[in-house]
Amino acid sequence: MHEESTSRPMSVPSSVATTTTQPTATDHNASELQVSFSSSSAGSALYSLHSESEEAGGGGSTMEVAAAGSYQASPGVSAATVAVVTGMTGGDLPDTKEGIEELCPVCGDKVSGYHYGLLTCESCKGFFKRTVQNKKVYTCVAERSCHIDKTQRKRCPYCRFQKCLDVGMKLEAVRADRMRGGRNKFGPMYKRDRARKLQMMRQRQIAVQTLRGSHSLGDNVTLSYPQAGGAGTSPFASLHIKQEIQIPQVSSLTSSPDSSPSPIAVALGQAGAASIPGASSAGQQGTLHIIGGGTPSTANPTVLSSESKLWTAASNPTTPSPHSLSPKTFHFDNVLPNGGSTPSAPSAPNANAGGGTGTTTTGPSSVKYSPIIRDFVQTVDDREWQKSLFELLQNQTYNQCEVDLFELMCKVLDQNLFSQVDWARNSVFFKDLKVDDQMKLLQHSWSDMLVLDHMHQRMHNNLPDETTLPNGQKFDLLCLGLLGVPTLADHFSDLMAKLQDLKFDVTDYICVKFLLLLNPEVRGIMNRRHVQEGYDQVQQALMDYTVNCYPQIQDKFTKLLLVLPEIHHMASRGEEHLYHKHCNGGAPTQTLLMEMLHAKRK
DNA sequence: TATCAAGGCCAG
DNA sequence: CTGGCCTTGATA
Repeated sequence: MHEESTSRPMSVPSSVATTTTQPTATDHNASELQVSFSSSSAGSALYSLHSESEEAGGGGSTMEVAAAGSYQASPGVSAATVAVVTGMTGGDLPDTKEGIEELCPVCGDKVSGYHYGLLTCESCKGFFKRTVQNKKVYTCVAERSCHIDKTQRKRCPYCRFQKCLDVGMKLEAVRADRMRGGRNKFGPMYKRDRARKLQMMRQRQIAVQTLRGSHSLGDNVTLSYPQAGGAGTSPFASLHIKQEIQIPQVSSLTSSPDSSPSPIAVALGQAGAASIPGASSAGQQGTLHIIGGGTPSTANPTVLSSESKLWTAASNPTTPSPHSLSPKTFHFDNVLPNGGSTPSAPSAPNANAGGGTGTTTTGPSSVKYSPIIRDFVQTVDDREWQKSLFELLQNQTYNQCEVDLFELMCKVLDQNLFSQVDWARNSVFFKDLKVDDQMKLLQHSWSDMLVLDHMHQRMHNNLPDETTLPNGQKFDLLCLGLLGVPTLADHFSDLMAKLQDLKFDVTDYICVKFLLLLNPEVRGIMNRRHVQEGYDQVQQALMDYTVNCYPQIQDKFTKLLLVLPEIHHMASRGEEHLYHKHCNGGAPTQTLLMEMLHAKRK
């Protein structure tokens, strides 16, 4: 394991210096949009975006544009400036330069580029690097809520670092091996972020011009001004969902809300808000913690790594049937930094995580899969799912003594939702649809799919009921499947048992997921025929599969179909619950999750 | 080959 | 310890 390189410990912090451990880093990928930085004498960073991808504009379809105030350009940037800078028609200032003024979300200083996950200034980059590399642990002499700005950032490193994490700087981007140069896995995320910013600038430009009565843009641009009703209703409403669908694709991992702050969050951060909502620092107390400290006894003191095996190790090999919902704990221990063993499910038909009755998870080997089934199964990427869950839980609790578990749950759900969207928009049938149709389908099925996914993780990957977070808190993983409604546990359990009896396998899972997604009954679908075709094909494929592979299970196909409404019922109750929580201010705002909840109620 | 994000260096 | 500037090196 990467026990930290031995190279130069650098100066040992004099004051505070306990040790924390941190994850390793990885490499890969790069961005395509070029951003060249030139710092103007005025003291503000100017980015020139040579946009090579025009898709950001989301061409043509009706857009809902936020009313002023949602995306705040930096103070000092007038609407006129924005209109100019965003570049008229896509192209055309002599150098195709489009400027975006950005401030460091941590301290408000000028940004020098993407660092550890987002645009930050040079000093916060350096500070973050030193902190993580040298495993610093700071303490706050005040209330752990010190204001961090350019002039005061040196005062409280504890709060500064906390803010770094809060705004989304990535621990994993600091390389354990200190290798220089190259690219890392965040490259695509940066690209995506740039595209998103660009898109927002354009939308803002459209808004500005339209508001001024400029008719030069033509097209069917509609402005809508959502009511401010409801706590934290995002003025972006479906815009954000739409963006998720439209923005150039990268891996699902990098699409998590935490990998890339939502446009809303970014905008708020720039507007000078103290911090990003949802990343509460309130209620946290106690002293600093050490990552990995949650598992004091188990084996070696380990370094957290995103390559960790997750729950597979925690499950008892003789685990009873997966649906037994036995209280297990999966720890953030065991680590294999550079690709040691990977988590269970390789996403293929044998994605059976061992353990229990799962042996039949994939159907008999002798059977040939129809091409469509094979393609489906290939879209299952449990490793990504596990990895991002792991990273999110780790990041959210790094250096935190106590976190709000409901809030954390929402964040995890939100992240799952992002990967859901990512998965969907790359999948057959769905990807051929217009964005508006895609949105409708997703809005209708997201919660069902979340529930289904959770069942899949439990059944095929031995996801346990709960886990111990790096800060020692117990996190109830089951609540993810229940969408936060504890009273649904029995229902959930029953459903799991039913599926278990049906020898529900990974192939069944992915087919059912498609059936949930490609629901031709959803109202307002333009291209219903295509959806129906997809649905029918999946249904046919599933039927063939169950008949061929599970002849011994009577009516497996029909019984599977009967499970769908049950899942939907559960999911609806979950939505209700989350919505109410949200309305009462109990859930993080500005999330895709909340947008979805609102979208359905419009 | 140019880019650009990551690590390194070192004056203050 | 901080932060501005420099070096590196995988990628597009």
